[in-house]
Amino acid sequence: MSQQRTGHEAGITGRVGAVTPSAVLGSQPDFPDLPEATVARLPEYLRALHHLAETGHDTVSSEGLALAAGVNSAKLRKDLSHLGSYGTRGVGYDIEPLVGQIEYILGLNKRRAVALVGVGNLGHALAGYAGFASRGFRIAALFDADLTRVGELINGIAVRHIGDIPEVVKSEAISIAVLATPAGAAQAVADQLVAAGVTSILNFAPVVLNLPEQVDVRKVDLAVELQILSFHEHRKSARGAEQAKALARGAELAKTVARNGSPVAARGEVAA
Amino acid sequence: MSQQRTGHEAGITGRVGAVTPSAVLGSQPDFPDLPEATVARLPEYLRALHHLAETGHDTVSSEGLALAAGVNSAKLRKDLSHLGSYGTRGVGYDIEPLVGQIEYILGLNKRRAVALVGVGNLGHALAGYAGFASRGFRIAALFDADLTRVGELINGIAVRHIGDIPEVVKSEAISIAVLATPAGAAQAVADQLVAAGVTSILNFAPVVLNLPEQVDVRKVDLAVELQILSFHEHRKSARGAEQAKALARGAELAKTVARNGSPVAARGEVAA
DNA sequence: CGCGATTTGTGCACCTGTTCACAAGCGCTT
DNA sequence: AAGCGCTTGTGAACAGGTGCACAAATCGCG
Ligand SMILES: NC(=O)c1ccc[n+]([C@@H]2O[C@H](COP(=O)([O-])OP(=O)(O)OC[C@H]3O[C@@H](n4cnc5c(N)ncnc54)[C@H](O)[C@@H]3O)[C@@H](O)[C@H]2O)c1
Ligand SMILES: NC(=O)c1ccc[n+]([C@@H]2O[C@H](COP(=O)([O-])OP(=O)(O)OC[C@H]3O[C@@H](n4cnc5c(N)ncnc54)[C@H](O)[C@@H]3O)[C@@H](O)[C@H]2O)c1
Repeated sequence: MSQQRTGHEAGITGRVGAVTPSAVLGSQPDFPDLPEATVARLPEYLRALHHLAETGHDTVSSEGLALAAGVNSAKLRKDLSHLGSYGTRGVGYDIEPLVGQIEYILGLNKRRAVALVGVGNLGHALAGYAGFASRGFRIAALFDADLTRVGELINGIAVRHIGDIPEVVKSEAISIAVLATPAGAAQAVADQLVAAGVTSILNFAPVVLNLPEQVDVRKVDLAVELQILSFHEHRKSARGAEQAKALARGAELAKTVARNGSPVAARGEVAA
Repeated sequence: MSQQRTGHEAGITGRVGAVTPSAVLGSQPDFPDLPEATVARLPEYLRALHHLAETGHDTVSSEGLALAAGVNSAKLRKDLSHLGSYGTRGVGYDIEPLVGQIEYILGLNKRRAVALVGVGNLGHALAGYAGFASRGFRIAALFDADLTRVGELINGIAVRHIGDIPEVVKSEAISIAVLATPAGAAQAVADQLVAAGVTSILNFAPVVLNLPEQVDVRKVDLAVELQILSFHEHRKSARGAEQAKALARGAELAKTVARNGSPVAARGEVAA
């Protein structure tokens, strides 16, 4: 249970990017072939590294970084080994160059412009989110279909009408968009975004978007997350109910922790 | 690219719950041993099924449901086969009983009570989110540390002080909490929640929570999602630069579409 | 009542990702 | 300069998940 589940990649197949140029340009490290699972963890490593740097460290062991990032150290070492060698045996990793390398790999050298479409309940919160800016992104445009909202200033940036998407996406060189419209509008809006040149979409609407192959879509669905938790709750309570019958002693605790030794579905019960 | 990435399970190991009782009691289906990857997809199937039911279908083929859920049909069939047999060869799946079974498995029989802690920018939006209620959950309590916020009514429910957590969690039998406090407060709040009896947490704060083994934690981090997209953007542009040199023609488009077999397909519609 | 069309359920081969465990490498100390 | 303790980097075994391809089952129709 406790290896933290950060939502990612149920099982995306294949490595990312088949055709590596393999030409080393300038002093920039090459663009390696990263396993998708590794890519999904790099942002977490990056966050942990920034935190460590801020708290005065300039070196960290795989064990320490793994702890901070919520993974085990073997996995972390293997992940980092894909980026090239930034560690020193007997010592650990130099934080600064490692941060630089991860940021480079993630394409965060340059602050990326992001468009946010649908400035409602959720969109409003996202538009005001500071972590956006502090982690490599710049909200370059806000869009909504509701004319009464157009013109409104949020965090210093004006809401524009979705009709302006093509123009603004081009002028601001936006390639990533965040979609926070109602589900019913999401597909149409996504189509407009893609037509305007957007190639990556973070979708908060609970629908599966149907888009061209080359467009990257990630989906965040709060209800899905809760339902997964609910499943485990259901399981836990089933397990708990049985154990209550079988034993009142704590001797079994070890087994419970040991994982997997779980039986019987007690139907009715739900909460602990 | 186009198999939609719903955020989940980088690589959680092990099946969920090993020893299945195999005793079938009453008419209720058994509690099967589900692969974690399957669990993570069930909510998406459920959403798609509800949508289908609402649009008048009462049967759907694996192909149709797979399309609506953004997976391929073989995977879908295998997933559903874990739940028992709810399909008829030559016909498809009966939507109604299948919905019932998935809801049962996910523990959504009974509407689960959820607590939300941190009623700020994001928390406010979440508290007002309708999809919460419509997908099996009930916001049973809102908490904040800020006394000026305590007492405020959001969506008909009053914000309470975090000091009330133990009392309310017990009285409302809350086992799931959503954490939307600043990162700095998250660990402390999580500890309080767990002490009060919460056993599942959905964490929006960008920190790794350190909690007892038996507590389930899922994390949603907007910046992480964007950074993953950024990686792919970086990739695409690197590749694009290379391809631009190699070809300027669109002959490649065919290849792009050919991938995955699914030729663009009808937009909104799902089954024939 | 049997036949063909259709679609499920699954065995199997493949592949990605995880974990173990240890040799290689580094720096410090003596 | 050699020894020692520590930590990385990685080969190899393992686990889990995916997708193909097909046999089994069901339906509708003639
Ligand atoms: N609020 C949440 O906490 C939350 C959580 C998870 C998911 N979601 C999802 O995010 C989406 C937005 O939720 P919300 O609560 O902010 O809804 P909302 O109704 O408050 O906001 C939707 C906004 O989108 C705008 N809009 C509608 N059609 C549009 C179009 N065609 N083009 C551009 N903008 C358009 C509306 O004017 C409105 O401002 C929904 O799909 C919802 O399911 C919301
Ligand atoms: N706003 C977003 O779109 C967004 C997106 C992703 C992640 N997040 C994360 O979600 C969290 C909340 O973001 P926000 O923008 O709503 O911040 P916010 O500052 O607007 O809200 C935080 C709320 O938590 C309350 N709080 C502070 N300490 C508390 C404590 N000890 N116990 C209970 N409540 C406490 C504050 O009073 C405030 O109401 C942050 O960790 C942020 O990084 C926010």
